[in-house]
Amino acid sequence: MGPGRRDAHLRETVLRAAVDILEREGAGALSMREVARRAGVSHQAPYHYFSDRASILASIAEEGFNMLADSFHVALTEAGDVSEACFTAYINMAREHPGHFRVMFRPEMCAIDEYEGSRVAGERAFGALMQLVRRVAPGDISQDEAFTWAVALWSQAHGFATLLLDGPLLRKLSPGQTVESLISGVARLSLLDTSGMHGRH
Amino acid sequence: MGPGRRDAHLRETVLRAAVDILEREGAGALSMREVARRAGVSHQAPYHYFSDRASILASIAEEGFNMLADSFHVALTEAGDVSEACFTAYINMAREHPGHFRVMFRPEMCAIDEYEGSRVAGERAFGALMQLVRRVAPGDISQDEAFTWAVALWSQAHGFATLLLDGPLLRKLSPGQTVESLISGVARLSLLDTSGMHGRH
DNA sequence: TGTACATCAGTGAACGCGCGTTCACTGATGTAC
DNA sequence: TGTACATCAGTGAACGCGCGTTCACTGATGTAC
Repeated sequence: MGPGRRDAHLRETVLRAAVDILEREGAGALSMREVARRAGVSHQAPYHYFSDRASILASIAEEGFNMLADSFHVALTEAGDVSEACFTAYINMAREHPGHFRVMFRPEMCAIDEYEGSRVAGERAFGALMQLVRRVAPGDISQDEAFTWAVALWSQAHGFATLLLDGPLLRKLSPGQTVESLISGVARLSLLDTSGMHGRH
Repeated sequence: MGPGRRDAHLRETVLRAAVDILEREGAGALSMREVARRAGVSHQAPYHYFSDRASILASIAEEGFNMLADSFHVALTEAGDVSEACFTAYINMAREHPGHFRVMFRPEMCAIDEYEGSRVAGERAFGALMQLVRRVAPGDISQDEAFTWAVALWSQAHGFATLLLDGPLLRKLSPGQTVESLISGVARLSLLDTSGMHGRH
């Protein structure tokens, strides 16, 4: 590969290399030079597409939020319990794309809000969650109540996904238990009891 | 301060400096040299107490798990809803000691299990959670069911605490809503419906 | 159609910085005799 | 009680490394005339 204008998908190659680093070694190992090394280019090449490390991470977060929003929209159209489908979608997203998932929720890695793309994608995913709440909850709740409701659902899925990825759960599994059985068990327990919702206010 | 044997609480000073860095700048800014600088000693001094960065973080995680276990034990003796008390204890711990909290659940920061002290403290905190489950749940559930139950409770509190610390929630609060009102709202929604527990299996 | 110039997508050498780590040293305290 | 030695808790200079960043350069492509 010589210099000059080429296929110009180096941007994509850099992003794949960065995700690979995030999944294998973690964010600490992700530097502009390391990313360039894995992409097979000079250490200066990535600067043509990304001003710094944070903007690479922001692009990955954007991808992640869009994947999550897409999964939510699919879950919303499915038959059966939509809130369980969304819970499962969230957990699957975290397990299948751990590199993306971590970047999405770690402000010290990259300030998502400072990048138009990742901020908008994040709002898109949260919008899908609010749609779910409006679907599941009684129609006459206030905006603040719907928000609280959404946060509760989000917390459940997010906490479980985080604990699953970061490891403390897996080490505590008894020999007979599989990850899948734990996931479905928690999914069943975690669903809010919508019938009792008003009684709790 | 000259050389020689002194009060020998440099270990403590180093830990306080490290927590201070974690809370202000985050883990990325925590190096052995930075910690020494803040503690007001030579860059070699901390090595007398900590072999490396990871062992400082493990000590902080140990402190954190012990604080959490202590809070749980207090919550368990309180009158009223013990599971709500534990949820609140978890959130308070995270808000009051964000530096400790983050270290406790980030394997890429420090492998907790490789340090006797932090591993034991972590098990102590989880033990308190299992005690809570045994108190709240019907007496005839299996060990695996109790574990699933504990993970569900843990996920709720952990997810909310994480989202609260890492920021995405606060930016979405409507002007009229306070953090405290959101916390109590979610706490109420997140409590599992113990009466329906068996019906869900 | 040819020429001249701008731009784009890189390369590769060089720099200063903070880091972890090694090493020789210092001076106060504890201990054996 | 005095002396000799070990240990403990540091200091401070020196090193090599990977990093971000600056800079001069290269060669293919696009565009004006």
